[in-house]
Amino acid sequence: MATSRRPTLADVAERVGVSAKTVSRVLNSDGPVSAATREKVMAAVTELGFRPNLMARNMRVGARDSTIGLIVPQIANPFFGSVADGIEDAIRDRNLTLLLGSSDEDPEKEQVVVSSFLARRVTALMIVPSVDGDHRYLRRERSSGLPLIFIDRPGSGVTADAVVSANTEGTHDGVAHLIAHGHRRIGFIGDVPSSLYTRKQRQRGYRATLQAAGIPYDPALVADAHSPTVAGGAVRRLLALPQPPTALFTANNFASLGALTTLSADRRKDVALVGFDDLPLADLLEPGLSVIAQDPAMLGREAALLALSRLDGDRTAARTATVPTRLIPRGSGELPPPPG
Amino acid sequence: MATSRRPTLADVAERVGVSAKTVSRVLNSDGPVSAATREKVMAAVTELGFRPNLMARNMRVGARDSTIGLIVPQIANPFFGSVADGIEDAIRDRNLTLLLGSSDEDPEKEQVVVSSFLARRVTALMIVPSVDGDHRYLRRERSSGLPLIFIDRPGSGVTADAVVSANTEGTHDGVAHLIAHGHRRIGFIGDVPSSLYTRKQRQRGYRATLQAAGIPYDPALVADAHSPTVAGGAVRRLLALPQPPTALFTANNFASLGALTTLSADRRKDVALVGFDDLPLADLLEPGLSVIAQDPAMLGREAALLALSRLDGDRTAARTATVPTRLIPRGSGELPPPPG
DNA sequence: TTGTAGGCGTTATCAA
DNA sequence: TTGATAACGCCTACAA
Repeated sequence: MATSRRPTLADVAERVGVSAKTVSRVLNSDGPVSAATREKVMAAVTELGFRPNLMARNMRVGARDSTIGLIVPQIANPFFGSVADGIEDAIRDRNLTLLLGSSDEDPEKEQVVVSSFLARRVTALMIVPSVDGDHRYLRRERSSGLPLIFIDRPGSGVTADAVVSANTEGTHDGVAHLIAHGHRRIGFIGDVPSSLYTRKQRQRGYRATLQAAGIPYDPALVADAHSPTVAGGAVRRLLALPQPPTALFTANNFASLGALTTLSADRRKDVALVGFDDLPLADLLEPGLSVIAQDPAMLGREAALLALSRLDGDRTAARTATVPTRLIPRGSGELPPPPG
Repeated sequence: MATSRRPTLADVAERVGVSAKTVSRVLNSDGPVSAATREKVMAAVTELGFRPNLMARNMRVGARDSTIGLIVPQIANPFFGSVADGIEDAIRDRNLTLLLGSSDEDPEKEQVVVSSFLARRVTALMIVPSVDGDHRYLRRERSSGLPLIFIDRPGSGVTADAVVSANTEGTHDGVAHLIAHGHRRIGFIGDVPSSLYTRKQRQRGYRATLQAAGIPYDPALVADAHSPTVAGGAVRRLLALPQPPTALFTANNFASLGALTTLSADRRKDVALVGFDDLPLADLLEPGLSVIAQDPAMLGREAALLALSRLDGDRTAARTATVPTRLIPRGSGELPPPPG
């Protein structure tokens, strides 16, 4: 397997008997080239299997690599996968490529990946920030003009664009839905740590909705969970209260999963449940899981559009785009409270 | 927001009063540098916020970009997301970055993405091939030494490494499991087109297992489906046969979903079901869905290891690595056939 | 319609 | 221990 050097523009030029610049012109449909020359060049390109070197091109042309760097906590998570899909879809036409890294929710890992992306001179940087991260180190990049966009949660310590779900409004919709079905004691199981942006936004929606309905806010009905197991425990604890909730709002996927598992194991088919974020198979359960569905692909698309507009010269102040959520009733959120 | 030019090696050098090469030496711990010089250089680097330009470095040094290109049908699919996670995890230590593109199962889109990756001079290329794709166009790359690894399904028209799941063995395990629980009429719902690699491998396992158990192969029990809806229809058709199956083996996720939905809608809790590939929430159903679970992260990891060994000079013949599957009984696969 | 000179930011080579 | 020069592959600017 002879590892022959890849042909360059000069190789093609030599073969045809023209200058490198002429070959370049043909390939980029740049200046004028005679039909005959063009044809000969194209033939040589095919024959040699020449492919222009994008690294060299980018270096000369833009000083930026034609990539968008995206950092997510975990690629395997379909939510972030959809975000990536949305981005890729929106940047493809612009001949931009997606560079993907994962942080594992660890701010240090995140910074390492960011560094490697910056070293590559990505055209724009998109980050789903890790919990408790500090993004002050990105200030310099921001001020040097790099489009920086936070997704799902805003970054901290640096002013930048952001695209987030309608957390507060979505939670409002879910909780109001439960209230409309007669519930007045509604448990809330949220993210850990409770300082997390999405947690705060959603809990805010929960609280405001109760208040608007004239229902007192009871801290005893609020629990934390960062895993299905812990959420399951929280569900049991809430349901064992002297005045237990008749409905639950699980503010994230893991909490929903935990609640489902526990309610199913304990044969509690009387507790109403609405979850934030949709789950596959959620409609096959009995009852189906009512959810506030997010639109992760749209998050990605909006982020990409924001980035592209920045690249196109939009120098207006940093802004936050909000992507709407959608209530999907499937049964669990429409259960009535027990007659008692 | 003044868009100041990024500092270069020369800028740092000028500030310190040394040559660019000296700065380069410090940063790469290359040749000898006096402690005093090193210190001054590092200070200037920090002060200016200098970050070496990887594009320029790669161009000078290797003529290859330090990236691994991965092309999958759809990033949002958690299966492929896990593959990507496995790869990223394995290449991170080697200072390689993941370049991710999606093909949408369209061979032409796939080729476009591949081209753009080749233009970037990726260090290695990994592809989950689209249906009916033809990879002859990659022969030249292969012979020029580019590590090329197909994942989940082998490529066609080019000899290359591959990493696949134990499709035949896994299906054997699932079908044998149903037989062990007393079933003799077992339906099979497979991928479309039926020429698909995974489809063929799995159907092979199905057929061989029946044969080994002395059960005649009945083509009437075999159906195709590429979506949950179609799969659902197939389920109804099979169950309406004069001699309907008492158990089903759904050879992929979509088929499993469709079967679940339809069985649930038709209140058919008497039909045993084993699916190939795990589903989230599968254990919350009643009964839980028994599956042959794949290990996508391991697929990615193996692919990465294969690529790295090629990069390290492994010039042995192309090989195919097989990643084992695992039977997870959860109830649906253990239902007995009706007494009749 | 085509070619030449120079440079993007880095490192290899050789000399000082 | 350090520096000057050339080169990686391509494109911009200008000239022919």
